[in-house]
Amino acid sequence: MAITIYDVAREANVSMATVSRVVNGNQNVKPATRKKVLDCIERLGYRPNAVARGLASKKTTTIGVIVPDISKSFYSELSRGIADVATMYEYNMILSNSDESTDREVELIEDHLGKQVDGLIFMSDSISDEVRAGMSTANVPIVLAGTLDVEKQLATVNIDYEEAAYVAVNKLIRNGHTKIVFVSGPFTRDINRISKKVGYMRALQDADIPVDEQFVIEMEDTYDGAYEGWKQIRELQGQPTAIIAGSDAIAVGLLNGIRDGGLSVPEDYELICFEHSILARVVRPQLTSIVVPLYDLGAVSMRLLTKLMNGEEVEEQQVILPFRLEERKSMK
Amino acid sequence: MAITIYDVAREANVSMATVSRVVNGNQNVKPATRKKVLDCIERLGYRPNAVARGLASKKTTTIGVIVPDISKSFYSELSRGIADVATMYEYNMILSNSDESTDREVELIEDHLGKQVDGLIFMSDSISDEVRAGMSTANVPIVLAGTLDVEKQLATVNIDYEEAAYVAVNKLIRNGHTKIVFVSGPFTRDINRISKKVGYMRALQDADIPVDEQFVIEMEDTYDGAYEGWKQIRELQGQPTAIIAGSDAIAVGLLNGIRDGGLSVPEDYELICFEHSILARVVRPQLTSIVVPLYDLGAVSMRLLTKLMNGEEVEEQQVILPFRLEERKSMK
DNA sequence: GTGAAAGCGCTAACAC
DNA sequence: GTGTTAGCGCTTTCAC
Repeated sequence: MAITIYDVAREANVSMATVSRVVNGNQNVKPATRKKVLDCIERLGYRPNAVARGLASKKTTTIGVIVPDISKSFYSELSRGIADVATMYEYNMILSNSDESTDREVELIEDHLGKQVDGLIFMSDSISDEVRAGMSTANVPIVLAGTLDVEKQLATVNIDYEEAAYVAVNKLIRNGHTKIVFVSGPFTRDINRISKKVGYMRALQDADIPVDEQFVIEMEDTYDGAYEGWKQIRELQGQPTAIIAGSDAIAVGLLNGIRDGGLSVPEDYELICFEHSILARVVRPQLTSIVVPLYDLGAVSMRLLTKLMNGEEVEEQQVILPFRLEERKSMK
Repeated sequence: MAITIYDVAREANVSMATVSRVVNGNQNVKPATRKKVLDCIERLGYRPNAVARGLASKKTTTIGVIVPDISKSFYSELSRGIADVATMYEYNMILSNSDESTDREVELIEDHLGKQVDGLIFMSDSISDEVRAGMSTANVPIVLAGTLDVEKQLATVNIDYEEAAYVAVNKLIRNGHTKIVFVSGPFTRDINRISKKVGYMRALQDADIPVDEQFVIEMEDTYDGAYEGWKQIRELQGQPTAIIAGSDAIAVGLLNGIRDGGLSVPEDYELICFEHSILARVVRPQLTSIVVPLYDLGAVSMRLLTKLMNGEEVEEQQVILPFRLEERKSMK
């Protein structure tokens, strides 16, 4: 049996209320008493039971984080940002993987709420109605990190992906390209379908370049998928000369496909992509990319969540972070 | 105020004990009663409070995971393995980053134990005395994942890194090399100092190749560190012709250093490394490597932890998983 | 400045 | 098969 607050109280000849005050830093304790209690705590090796505390106080100082797959660098970077801010505010984090399954997502939300998390950070490709319904039963705040809410009702933290795509495509256009292929991850991901693709099209339209639907190619967002997927681009009519890739995994897959096929970047194709993880830097040529501030996305999401949990007034629930363009060698 | 078991009991005209039985799948409930209770649960939107349950049952179905840095692929892969098995056994996981700081590690252990985790999985470069002391106060099982215990007292799951290094170096030797450089991550990491380095030396000794201490180079375990660190190797006396790298981040850093310096792999240097993450596959030439089964390391650690938590008899607390050698193009 | 006592929402005997 | 009741280890009034 572990040491309880009661054991400490008996040992120190005070009531458990006083021990509780000492443990919680309440000032209404005579210094001498405080010292006596602290000594007993030390001597007995008392460790407050956070579960009991959680039940009594209705706060667990724990937040939930639901992520598609923590082994993907996109989410592990983001999670690190969340974790650091969580630590700063003395929250622990329960982390779960959903694999993008709606059923699993709903289950996990229910599960985390049952564990009485004080708040929830959720990431996914898209918010299904079921998930939305699950969230609506929550009595704690929820923030979407790096995840769009098409209804714009939930708190979110993102960059302006549409603008980023616009900027990237525009850069290709200014380099003289008119035949620009957009290689996207799955359109089941809102960010791909709603933001990046739209930014791509808008950039073309603003430059009076006709949009060729076959130049929009959807594929799995993985290195291997893109390496294989390269064949689709090679066989495209219309001789494209530039590519914007939805992620650096895709970009690197294409790059290796291009080179293993005897062509080269940026001579035969100029290439620009999103993300700029380590992948974009280890390949030659290094990839010119839109840098998505993943860590910050996480950190700001958690910061927003703390405000919401504290009931603070938040002027804007839809936070947009800046992105930047990192120029390397995959464009001339 | 949330719906409690008591509300459901009143609504269904049964006692809270019966509701508890239904919720917990206890068979001693008449089907009709069960249905009635289930209906009320559904209707009221009752969600069991896991905190209250944890306090009453002294089990939280939550484990703690303490990791140096979740944003490093090594740990995020491993954590995914842990998470999947945890899900299988219906545990949640509280995940925290220690950044290898002993103080932080001790704090986190204390913190997790305070949250009443049912078990703990710990990862670090090395187990300090303070951490060992913190662990000794735990009344729940602890497993070290991908982390050595030099005292061999704690439960651990690893591969035989020494043997792996031996195999790798041996492969270089059989290709005719005698001047083999070992580029290691920090020797503050037990696995580097105690296992890999020893395997390297043993392979040389078994082949009657004299060990040249300057051929053992310690550097930061990062791409950028190794890219810079390449200079040290270039300036080495004795003309080494082969390199074994402690990780693929190091290997890729060296590879790019070598190539940006006008030399090439495997012509000027043959190269072999540990890990084989995506990095090893996107570079050209692809890297021949020892594959460390990170996911499995995590999964098996969690499986072991479940056994320990159940009080099951475990024949061997020091689990060794197999590794394999993946032959690609950085060796002839 | 300190103590007594009533919960927090559940589980787990034990009784019937 | 179901109900009663005593905790689990704290926080939090409310007295004193």
